[in-house]
Amino acid sequence: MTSETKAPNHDYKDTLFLPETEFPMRGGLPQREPEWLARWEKMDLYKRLRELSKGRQPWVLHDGPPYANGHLHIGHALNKTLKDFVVRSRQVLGYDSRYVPGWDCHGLPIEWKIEEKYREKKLDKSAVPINEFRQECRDFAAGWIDVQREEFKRLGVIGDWDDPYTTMKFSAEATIAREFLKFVMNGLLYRGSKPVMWSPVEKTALADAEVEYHDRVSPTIHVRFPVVSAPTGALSGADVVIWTTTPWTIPSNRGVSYGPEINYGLYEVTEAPEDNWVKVGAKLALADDLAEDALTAARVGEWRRLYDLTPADFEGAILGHPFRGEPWAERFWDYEVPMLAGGFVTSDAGTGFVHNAPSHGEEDFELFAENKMLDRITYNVLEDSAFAPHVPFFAGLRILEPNGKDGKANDAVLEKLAESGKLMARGRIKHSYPHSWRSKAPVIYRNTPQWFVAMDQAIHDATPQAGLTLRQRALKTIAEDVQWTPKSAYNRMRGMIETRPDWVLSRQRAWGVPLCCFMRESVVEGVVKVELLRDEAVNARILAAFEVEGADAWFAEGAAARFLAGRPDADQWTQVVDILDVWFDSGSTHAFVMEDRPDGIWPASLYLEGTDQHRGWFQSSLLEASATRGRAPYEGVLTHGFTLDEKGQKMSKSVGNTVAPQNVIKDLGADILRLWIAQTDFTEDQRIGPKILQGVADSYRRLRNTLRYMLGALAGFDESERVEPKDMPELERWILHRLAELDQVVRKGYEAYEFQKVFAQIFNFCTTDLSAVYFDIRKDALYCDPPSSLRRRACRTVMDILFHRLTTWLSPILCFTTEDVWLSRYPGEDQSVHLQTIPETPASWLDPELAARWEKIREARRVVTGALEIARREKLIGASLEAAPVVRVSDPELLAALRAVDFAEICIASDLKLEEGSGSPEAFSLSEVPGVEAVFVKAEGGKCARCWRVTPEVGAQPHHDDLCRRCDEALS
RNA sequence: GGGUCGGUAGCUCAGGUGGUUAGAGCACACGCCUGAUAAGCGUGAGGUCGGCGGUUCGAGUCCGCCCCGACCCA
Repeated sequence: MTSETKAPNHDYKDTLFLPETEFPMRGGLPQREPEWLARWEKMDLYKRLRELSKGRQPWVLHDGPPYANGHLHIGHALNKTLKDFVVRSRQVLGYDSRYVPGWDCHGLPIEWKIEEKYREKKLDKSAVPINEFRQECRDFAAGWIDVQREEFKRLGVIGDWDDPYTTMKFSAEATIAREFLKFVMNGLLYRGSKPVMWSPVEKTALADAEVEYHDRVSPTIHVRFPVVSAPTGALSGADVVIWTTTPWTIPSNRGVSYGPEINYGLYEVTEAPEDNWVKVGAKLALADDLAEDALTAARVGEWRRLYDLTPADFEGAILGHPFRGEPWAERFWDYEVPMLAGGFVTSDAGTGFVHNAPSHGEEDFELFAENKMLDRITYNVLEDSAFAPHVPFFAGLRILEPNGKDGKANDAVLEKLAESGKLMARGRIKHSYPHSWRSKAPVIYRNTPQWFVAMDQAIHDATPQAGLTLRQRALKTIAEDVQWTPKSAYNRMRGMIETRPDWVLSRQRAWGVPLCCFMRESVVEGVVKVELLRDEAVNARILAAFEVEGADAWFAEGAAARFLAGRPDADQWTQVVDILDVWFDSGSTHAFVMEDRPDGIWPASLYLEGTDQHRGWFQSSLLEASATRGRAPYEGVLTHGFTLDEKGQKMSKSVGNTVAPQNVIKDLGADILRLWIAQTDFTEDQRIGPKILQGVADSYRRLRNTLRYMLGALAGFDESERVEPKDMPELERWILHRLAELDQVVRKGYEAYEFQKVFAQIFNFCTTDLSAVYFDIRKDALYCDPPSSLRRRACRTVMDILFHRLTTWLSPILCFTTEDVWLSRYPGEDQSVHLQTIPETPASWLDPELAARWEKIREARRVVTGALEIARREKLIGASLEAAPVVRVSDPELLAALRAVDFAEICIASDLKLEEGSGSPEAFSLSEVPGVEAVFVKAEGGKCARCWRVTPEVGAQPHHDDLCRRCDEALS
């Protein structure tokens, strides 16, 4: 092809080594990702990795189980993808990084779905044998596990999807039961009671998630509690006034609380209507901020404030119940009503005093628990909200009727309060009030007997933390044994552990693992004592049965007799039929996944969940393991924030600002979703929306094109071309230096879960160093140099090195695209980028001295670029190859550095003159680059038809009169 | 209402222990190239650092209050 033509304007395009690649500019991710998934499935990538990694240091992220109902939302996608980043990055770093996904299967939401089905068919749940019902729940969960498994896999998440863990597997149920029995044996489990949200209409307890708030009009009453005895005497002859919106709780009153920070005074009524409920001369204790409101509401005309009341006046004071001594009251309310300091009391509304019914309010209950007065709990209200038969006068009256309307209880209480002269005022208030989201009827707080785990009782066992209470153990281990990311996660957890109450384990439900123990009640000196059966033989029989039959065994006919077999006192023991809190299930996953499975390690390397799990899984796992094993079941905890919409508001279906991961995958591809996660600071709340995703897709394309160019430049690369770094031009050695630098950033970043930093650094390197500088400069050599050229061979060697670094660095994040890139170069059924680890990077590539010099060279280049830009503006040139500028440099060191390299090539100019000096008024300079100036000069000579450089060489070559010398030789 | 965390260019983010004109990438505008081409290169514009007050010679960086948002709790 060299001889035939010397004609001008000959097209030499065919003689160039242009980039050659099948790798498309656009990813077509939504269509192509499923193909790669099928490929990984076919080659059984996860198992291959396990075999490949045998003997490496194990590193195990323990999966927090999502709940097996409904399709995935963006929160699931964020969580599982972050886990995948962690798992994959540990793998490319050289660990044996295993991942067993799991599901949480028991619990109320599933149970409800099944109940709903029954209601539609007009079936009664209680008419169905419990194990039939449980089977339906089991089937329901299994169905959703299959759906979610496919959705998780579609995100690109790698793991042992063929053998995940579930909390409903028989072996898991057996282990959960085994863990529970440890609490029976170590004495932490006890029976108490606690107020819960209760719907009288449905006769069931409700979880927070099952409650919705609506406005409701409630009666309000001001009630006087006469002082019986007081330590300081300041309250003698006075009444303490309370205010409440639930008159029906007055018969269950057991205390009155005051706020230690609130200012109180004693007020005397000096003028009031003749027929008023409060008479002249009454002395009333009230918060100063609220006294006027309360007295006005009580139609008091005039009053005077006698003196201050302080906490010292209240502490230890005893009041009388408003019904105390009433003739109809049968002495039922003749007990002492203590005054208690309550941190929750405010002076915002009411009187500054709160009446406490520990059976009917959480705060009241906690207050009584703190004061060790839980033996004063009342059981005055029945399931249907009627007063129990033992309550004088009110027995049988209901708070709510079965149709959800108000019952007679409130009015009856008002009437009796008025009769006893203790009612001071009444009114109405419209306020937000909890309702059942099913029946829409109001709910009440009602205490029911429950099983608890004691937080503050010493545990005497064989663990390293023997003798400490559960609370002490948990606080110790989170401080000493666990690495928290971000750091604030520790503070949050500590605060919660310090203040949390005892753990309520029991639920009156059907779908779950039972509290598989036996109890008996006895009355000792009038007090009911509850005793738990502690019999290892019985426990062993229970666990053996669960292992084979699942927890259904507990509910099978004759279960009690079966498990108690051989005990002569078998008939004295009652089988507990409550269901364990599902948090206990998930709190035990470390036992049946990390401990029982051969692919687990204990403690797990990492737990990774949203910040809401401080209250949830992080905590339940911590408490369970601390109580049974004396430490947290994890070495590290990583938390992420929540996903909000583009404006930073929370997503909700009703607002219509949700982003479904399925749609992102369908429209843009899973790698775009993954990239969004990699670009955001996941430790805080993140934002997502169409605009943000578009931005992510844009940066993806930029990166993809850089990778594509690299592939094109590597077409036909042969090992024989390879050049040793010491033989490379400085430009190549500078790239190697940058790679070695980045390698450290990537490795440290992945170790520290800093995906955002890792990706940002790689991305900036690709756009700023590669695309804008290195590739742009080396185009000429790649396209035009002969294959034998050292410059070209060095470039291709660096491209190969880049290929292996960039693909493995990015593979944990862009798991699909990096596979695309890898296979484009290394096709073959057994090939996968995910079988690779990050190649070792020789420390000798680091050359800080050279890097510093190139920092200066690039600054000088910016001055030249600036000068050319002005020439371009003035239409003197278009392409930079039309220029041959003069560059003056005052610093001799820099001048030497520029002379040591091909500075014209670096500036993509056809020629360039370097001179010492500066200060020419006509020259172009930049204030931030002192001592360097450039003068634009148009390149002399003709334009080489092949490489487009402008040089006098053109026209003077032996073979082609339209080529420069280099090109002439290349074609000869 | 309480606890925790956060609010830096249109977007995603950098800005150790307070110190010169607050940075990057993307997006945007304009120009160039047309042998990475639904690409590539260059230049440019764009910010009351949530608001107010304070400490200081000097605050995005420290303190207080407020506003907005999120999670957990009530």
